[in-house]
Amino acid sequence: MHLYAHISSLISDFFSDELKLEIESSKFQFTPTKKEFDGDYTLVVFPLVRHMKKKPEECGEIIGQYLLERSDYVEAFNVVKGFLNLSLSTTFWRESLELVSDPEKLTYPDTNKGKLVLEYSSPNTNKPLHLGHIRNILIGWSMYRILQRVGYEVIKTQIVNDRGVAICKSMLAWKKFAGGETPESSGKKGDHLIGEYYVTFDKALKEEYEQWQTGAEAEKIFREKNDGKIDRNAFFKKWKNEYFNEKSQLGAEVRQMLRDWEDGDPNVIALWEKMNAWVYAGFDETYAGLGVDFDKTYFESDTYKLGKDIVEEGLQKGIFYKMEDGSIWVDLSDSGMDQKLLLRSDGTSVYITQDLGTARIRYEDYKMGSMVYVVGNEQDYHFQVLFEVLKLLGEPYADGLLHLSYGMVDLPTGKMKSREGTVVDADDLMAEVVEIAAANVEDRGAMDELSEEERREAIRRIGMGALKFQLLKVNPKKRMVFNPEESVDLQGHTGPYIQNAYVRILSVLRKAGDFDQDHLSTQDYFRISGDERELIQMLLSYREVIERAAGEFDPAHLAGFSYQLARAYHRFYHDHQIIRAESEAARNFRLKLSVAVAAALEDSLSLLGIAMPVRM
RNA sequence: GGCCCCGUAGCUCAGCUGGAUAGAGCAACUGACUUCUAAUCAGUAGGUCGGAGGUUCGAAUCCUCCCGGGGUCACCA
Repeated sequence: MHLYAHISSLISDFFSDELKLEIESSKFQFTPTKKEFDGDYTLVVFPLVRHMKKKPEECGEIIGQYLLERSDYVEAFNVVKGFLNLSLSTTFWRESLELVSDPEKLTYPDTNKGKLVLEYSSPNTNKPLHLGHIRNILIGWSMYRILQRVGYEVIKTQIVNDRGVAICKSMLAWKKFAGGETPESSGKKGDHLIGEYYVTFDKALKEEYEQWQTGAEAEKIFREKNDGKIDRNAFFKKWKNEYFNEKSQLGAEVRQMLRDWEDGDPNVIALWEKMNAWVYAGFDETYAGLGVDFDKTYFESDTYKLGKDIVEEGLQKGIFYKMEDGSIWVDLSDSGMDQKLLLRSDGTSVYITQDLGTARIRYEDYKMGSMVYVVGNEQDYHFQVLFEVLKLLGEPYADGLLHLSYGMVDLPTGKMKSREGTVVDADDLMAEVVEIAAANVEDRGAMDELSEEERREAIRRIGMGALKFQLLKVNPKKRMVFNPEESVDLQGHTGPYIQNAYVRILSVLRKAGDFDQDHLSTQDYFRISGDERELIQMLLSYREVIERAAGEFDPAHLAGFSYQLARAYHRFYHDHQIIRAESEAARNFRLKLSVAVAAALEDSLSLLGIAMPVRM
């Protein structure tokens, strides 16, 4: 920021002129002055005390005096303990307002940080998207906007897990129990329909298992394998996987279907294609509702085979090793990790195999320098392993890999559990927030001048703004509690609160009549208030906020910024007349300031993927 | 059990690259709409920053240990 640079360079001059010392400018710490003290910006002098060999208070006085004499911006100063509080001149505030009024200054010059592949959705095709996916997708979308802003060429991708046991379960259940039900025949969304049959399968399996437990074979296994520490129920709960793999009729059918699929059986492939197509149509609808899209979709059914080739290649190079049973492993104990299976003994691929394939295909497609995966923190270890293996393989992008790991979303009642039916469905949730927004709009009448369509769009933006802000205001790394009731709150620390500040500004500008933003004279305005200075300070800090959000991969910084800016504006708006200001110069100053605030609010929310309503 | 993450007001979260008396929102209570949109503003109340040591002029922030919660260590994804 230019003020910090300006003051820093003066302080550097002070040290070299007066004390013949070269001090790194990173030693100069500035912060906006706390409300309870006089001043606008504060220099922390403690780190400099050592070099000056004087008491903190004296150092502050000396530097303050030096700055007062040399800078047109510094108008007064005071020292409290080791803090030098600087009060800045009207010249500074006026010039700063000009600076932040320049829309160019909100965006970045053409810096080019190269290509970055961003994977921010990785759905399974056996069930619809839920609240957890929404957090994933919103974080990813926001990071796309932010990374793009700071100069990356971002390629937005998703990886669709369209193969494997899970989808076969849905397929088998549909074949057995659906009676030919389709999205068209039932009016159900495709992904929801498939999800229902996934549940159907689970129920059928459970019944089969319970039935089997009453038989003689079950009794024998229980007696032989139980170590006597747990009761019968607990034993069979633990044994469920073995049952599915070794004894279950349904399990056998699913595995047969999986083999048929791998062998390319036309009937199975046709069913698979049909059902996946339903799911994709459903996903597309959900994505559209969230306002996100992808440059490229990868399917694991396309990439898993290449993964096998890569494992073979690593084996040839001697990076991996083969066990007697034919399975292939990598030893990562040098990096503090374990042995890790890369290919099963029967030659089929595991989860990580296809990730290897996907990574390389992406490089062939885009030659990116870096790749970011937005995936939940339950997979932290998986990505450590994946990245280490890619490094061992010498992949050219291996040093540019990042797992943007986000925490799980809990409900006030605890974890979401599909078995207990507590999973919050993405489509339901979106519909609900928009509905609540609509109900609130009806009480207000602020949208009377809008057409039916404009009104619907504004309501959608308010509802989705509430939902998105609620999820993005929390640091991605942290596990969070999501209260569905609070997500539709429109007051307080929410998206609509920020939208409201913006809409108020639009309203003021409408009523102000025509004016030329670039030629508003503010020269005669001298009594710039604390509220106004605070707003300008915030606007000056905006770029740092964006850079921090990009550097830390944390959109919550932008959420915090936009909220604080909106709050400061609401206060300013309440305490100051704009259109009927005390003077022409004051009116001009405040109009200009309002325009700049509106631009920053809109821009910061847009980096979160939230759009502004025109009225509310 | 090994490794990783988390613990701040009744609830949800900021603050964590060390800096002044730890901040917001919700919930509770009080006040402000004939004046640019009250989805707003102002105020009251609410804290052993999980605990104990240590480093420092200064610790919610850094280090060690302990307690509590979660995740992960599959020929699952």
